[in-house]
Amino acid sequence: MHVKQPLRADAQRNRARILQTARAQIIEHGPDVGMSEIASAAGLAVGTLYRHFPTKTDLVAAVVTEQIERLADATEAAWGRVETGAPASEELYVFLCRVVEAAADNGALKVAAQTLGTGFACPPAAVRGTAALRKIIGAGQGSGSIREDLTVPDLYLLVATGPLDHPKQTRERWLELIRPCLLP
Amino acid sequence: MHVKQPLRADAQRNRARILQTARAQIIEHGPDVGMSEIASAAGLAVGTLYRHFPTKTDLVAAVVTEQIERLADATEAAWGRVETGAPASEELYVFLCRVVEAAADNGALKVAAQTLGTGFACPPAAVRGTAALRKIIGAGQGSGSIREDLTVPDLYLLVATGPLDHPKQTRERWLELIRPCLLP
Amino acid sequence: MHVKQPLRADAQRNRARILQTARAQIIEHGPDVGMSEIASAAGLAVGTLYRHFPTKTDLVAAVVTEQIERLADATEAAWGRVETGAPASEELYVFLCRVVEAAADNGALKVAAQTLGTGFACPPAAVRGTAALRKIIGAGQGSGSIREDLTVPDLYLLVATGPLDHPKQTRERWLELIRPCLLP
Amino acid sequence: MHVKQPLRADAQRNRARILQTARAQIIEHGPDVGMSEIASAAGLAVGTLYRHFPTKTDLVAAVVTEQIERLADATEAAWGRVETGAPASEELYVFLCRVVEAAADNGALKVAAQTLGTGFACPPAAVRGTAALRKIIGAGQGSGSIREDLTVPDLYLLVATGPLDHPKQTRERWLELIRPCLLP
DNA sequence: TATGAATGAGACTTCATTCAT
DNA sequence: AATGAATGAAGTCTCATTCAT
Repeated sequence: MHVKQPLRADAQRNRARILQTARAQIIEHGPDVGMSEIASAAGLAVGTLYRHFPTKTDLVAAVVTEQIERLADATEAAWGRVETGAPASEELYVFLCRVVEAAADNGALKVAAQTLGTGFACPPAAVRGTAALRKIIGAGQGSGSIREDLTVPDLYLLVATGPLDHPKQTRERWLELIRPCLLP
Repeated sequence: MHVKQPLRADAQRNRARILQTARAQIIEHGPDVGMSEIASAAGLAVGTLYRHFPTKTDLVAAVVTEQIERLADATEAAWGRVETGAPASEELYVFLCRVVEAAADNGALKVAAQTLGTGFACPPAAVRGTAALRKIIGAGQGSGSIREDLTVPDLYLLVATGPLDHPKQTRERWLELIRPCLLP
Repeated sequence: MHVKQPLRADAQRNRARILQTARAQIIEHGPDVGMSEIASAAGLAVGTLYRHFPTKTDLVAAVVTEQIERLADATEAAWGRVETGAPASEELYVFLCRVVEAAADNGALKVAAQTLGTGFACPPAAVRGTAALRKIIGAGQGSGSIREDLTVPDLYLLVATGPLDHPKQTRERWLELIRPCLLP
Repeated sequence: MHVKQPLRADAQRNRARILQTARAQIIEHGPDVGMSEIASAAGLAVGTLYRHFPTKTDLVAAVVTEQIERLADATEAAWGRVETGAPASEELYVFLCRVVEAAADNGALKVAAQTLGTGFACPPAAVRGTAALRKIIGAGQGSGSIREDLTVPDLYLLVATGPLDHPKQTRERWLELIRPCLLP
């Protein structure tokens, strides 16, 4: 049997570099960017990518996970504001807006957002965000400012179905349209 | 000038067969099926596909257009019911539900639905549907049962952003969530 | 056994129309123009082309033959002028210039010119031209103004190797360069 | 910036094999051979060809360039002989003869010769040859044995318009015909 | 362990020619 | 005799993945 060994130092460095470069490339060109593109942008060879990530899918998944972490950060910050008195309903809506806007210009976040709606990536990257979101929703429901039956997966679903590929004007109209979904 | 000549009988048969096969293939495998796939499924050679549709894009567009026609039919039927006393708000929602459900199992309709959201494919396939939809919305607004600022493009946007690739349970929840968007 | 029957009237008309259209198309787009292009430009179907010309090659050959006839006309005219006192050497050179210039803008004539050099199309289209050319050359040699060993095939060879696809300036330089080939 | 790294040993072998095979195939079948033809003749997959040459055009260009280098070698050799006393006029003519003869049996050299006439492929493969040629012509003009206004592009034009596709007898006659073009 | 060259199936499209109508 | 729809081989190029070095 094998205990999971800590990666060798240079291997760790490489993994980090791959992830960082892949993120940048996917943000810019979307998840259809070629593996060689990513490799050479990272100053590595494709073989090295494949050593760390057996499949392109795995690499993309890792990048997406990162983005979900970032979302978690944003959510926790929002919850922090709610705890300090900000209105939950407002924070929730603003969160939705920000994610949609950000994802529109960010191919990696776009995939992340869409993945969230799947319920797939929950453990463990989304756990923190989910918890924070649950608290915000709970607070809003407690104060009667958020729809009674709204759940965290509901919100993820809304994020995932946002018109991320449509022009700004369309995105804004969608956010306007969707607003009542959150309210009681 | 060129009067559109009626196609030869066998060519008509083949064109129909191509369209029908392409529809089936696109429904099942999405619009990325290969032309050869479609050709051999239709018992024809690729060249024949290209005789009828100069480009893969054109073939897909034809299939998508068919689907938009079907949508238009459904919409006009709904308007017919509203005219005979059915509640507009209800018909509108049911329409949304049906489209989402149908598109979920139908790669061709899926593309059609998403195309509608673009505003691109309007003429002439979507005109009928748009007109009917406008009447339904107008009726509902007249009777105060539909959100005052709702427009046809709004509805198309909702359709286009429906969770078409998600499991049935998710789709149903989304429809439930979205309901208040239509109401006053 | 079969005596070669005269073509039916409409078949003759069709053959003429095909030839005329093919000529126009080949002049404009070169001999790589598609059969369907020619067919539809002639208001006929490809099948009809193939009835008259078993092969694309045959059709092109027919067009080329026509052009060779035109060349023959030009040559006989030149000989006419020589007979009436024009200097043979000059007429010969001018003939060369004209053919090169004309062929540069005329895909059909271009092929014709190149074919001439082959010795292939001699009978019967080129016979007239060849005779006239022989007389011009003979006259020039008689008066000592044309290279003693120059023959008709030589001239065809020069025509065939003209820089027909090069820019005007290049063609003119080539004509200048080649001039001494004709002189004693 | 990118320093041109030495290719890996096996890649170098393959690149050489591709070039060699492509040359052979182009010599035999002309530049219209399929990439797959070349690939399988080289015992490789098409992808490998495309790794070394991003485009078919690039591969053909590489082969053609090789041929131009060979021409340059021949020209420099000729100039060497002129420097050691050989008559420039003779060397120039022999050069022309050799190129025409060689190109007639060599589809790759044929394209090379025709490319030269375009003035397109000058740098850097043709530079050497051009310089040597200029010296030969200059020498001949100095001694009064070569036409006063003859230039290097003129010679390339003659090479490019040689009857490369005609039978040997024709080519020889053409060379005979053309001889006076070089003389004063 | 890293490299990056090689793989090879598969995508779209064209066009001379055939043959059922 | 004419039509024009159908054929299908051939062509160029891409890219996730494998494996010899």
